[in-house]
Amino acid sequence: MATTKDWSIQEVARLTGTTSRTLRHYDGIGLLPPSRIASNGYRYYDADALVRLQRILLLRDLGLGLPVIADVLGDAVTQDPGAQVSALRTHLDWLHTERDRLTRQMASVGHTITTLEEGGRLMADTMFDGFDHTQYQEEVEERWGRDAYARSDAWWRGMSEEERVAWKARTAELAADWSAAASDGMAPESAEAQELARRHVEWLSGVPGTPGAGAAPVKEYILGLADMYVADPRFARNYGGESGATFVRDALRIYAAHVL
Amino acid sequence: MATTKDWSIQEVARLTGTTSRTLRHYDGIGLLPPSRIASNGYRYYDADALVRLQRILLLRDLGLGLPVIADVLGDAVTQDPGAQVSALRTHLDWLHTERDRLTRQMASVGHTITTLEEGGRLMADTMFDGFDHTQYQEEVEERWGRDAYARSDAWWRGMSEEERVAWKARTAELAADWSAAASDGMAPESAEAQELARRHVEWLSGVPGTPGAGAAPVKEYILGLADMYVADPRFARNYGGESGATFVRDALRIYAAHVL
DNA sequence: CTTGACATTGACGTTGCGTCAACTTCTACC
DNA sequence: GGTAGAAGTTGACGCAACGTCAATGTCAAG
Repeated sequence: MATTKDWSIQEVARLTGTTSRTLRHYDGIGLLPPSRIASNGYRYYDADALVRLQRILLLRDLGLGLPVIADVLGDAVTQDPGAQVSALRTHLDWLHTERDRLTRQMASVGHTITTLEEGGRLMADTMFDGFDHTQYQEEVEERWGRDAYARSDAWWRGMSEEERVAWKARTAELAADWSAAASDGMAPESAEAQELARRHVEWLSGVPGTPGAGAAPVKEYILGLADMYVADPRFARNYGGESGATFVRDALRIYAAHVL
Repeated sequence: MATTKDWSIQEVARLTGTTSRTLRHYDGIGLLPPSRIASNGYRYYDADALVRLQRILLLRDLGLGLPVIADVLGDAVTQDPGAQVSALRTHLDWLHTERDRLTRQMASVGHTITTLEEGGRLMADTMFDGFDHTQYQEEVEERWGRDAYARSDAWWRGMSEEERVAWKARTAELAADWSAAASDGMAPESAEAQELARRHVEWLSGVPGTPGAGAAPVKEYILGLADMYVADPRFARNYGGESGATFVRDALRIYAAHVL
């Protein structure tokens, strides 16, 4: 007597706005088995299956993963309402962190865009360089005057290809030595670290546009850079991440205090 | 004379905070080929490669995909700064829409949580149902009094399993007919659509707790529901998505105006 | 010469299906 | 009853960006 009508896979797909492939997938992973399988292998779904499908689609729209959905929906018998709420709470937390991450990324992208635009064509091949100190154009200009950047850029452009390769290699070598020292657990006040700091200052002095270029760079300049190494991931990555950059900063601070 | 020093894959990995697997992957997809491959097949990277890697990692941190990065970074020769900016702008737009999506999802999840909590245990097996009108507990209670929900819930719980299956099937059948009619492009004022509207009202009258249950449901109740079908995706899905729900709403409006 | 650290190339797993491909079955018309 | 066309079936690959074995070859050091 009960009108146990059921529907073919395509009908269900149209009804719920999904596709037959999705339904077969849900069957494949055991999330939603059809209520009946005809002798020819065709899948048919009854009202109960439709109910379950509605729940699945709702949770999916909320952003939950299929394994989680299978978990909270249970084996069609384990209906625990508390589990649903706690799962949704966990999911809400995850959404929060994800959105925060996107927000931070948007800020970074926006900042990078303005930097690229302000620097314009000049920055084109030095930005992102990771080796050329002109990376920090903004900060340098703010503190040391606008022409400092232009001078260093001219210096870079005046070099031959061979000179540039050599300079890059020297720069990378210095960074590599810093990274190695940091990951070795070396102390910032140790003789080796201080020798690295000396090389670092020497390296900086080789860049025109650097305050005090040719002679000893200005103390405040060094300290400012040291802080930037830690604060800006673009630099930090050069020295083995934030921990490495912190090591560099500490070593440079000690060196500056004693020598400069 | 040029100190063309280079580094092994592991050294580069430690230097830049990635893994050797990543570097091999970048080689595999042609994004960052090593500058030198020894006779034994070992990969070595020079300063230029490190520069390129820095750029890659920076863009990756900004959330760009590897194909996009390969595109804007070019074939190590095609250095177009304008392409970088426009790519970043496109990416920024994408980040915007993504964040908006997450925000909306968070609102939905939050709403669902409070609904589940308020309904508590009672809602457990009717919520998400997609067929039981007690879905719209909140709205129903607001407009028609708190006991309306309790009455319909009691009615549901009083049914035998067999009765429930039959009820669900009948409900699903109605929804299926609506969906089919909508996707057939039927006119809301057509006789067939109006017959569906009649069945719909009849179906609603079978639920105790419905205003005017047993007799003809109240006109405003029907119109309110019709609007909800369109506004709330949980209902819309039952009638073949938003377009289907709109069809249902229009047909019900016409029916209510003429008959009720 | 052996050991241990580090290198190599496959190849599978992840998320949620889309998208062929090859084949069978149902429905309808003549 | 035959046949076309719609609709069903089961594989299996593809995507993004690597992580993670697995099996094996090399290099530096004792």
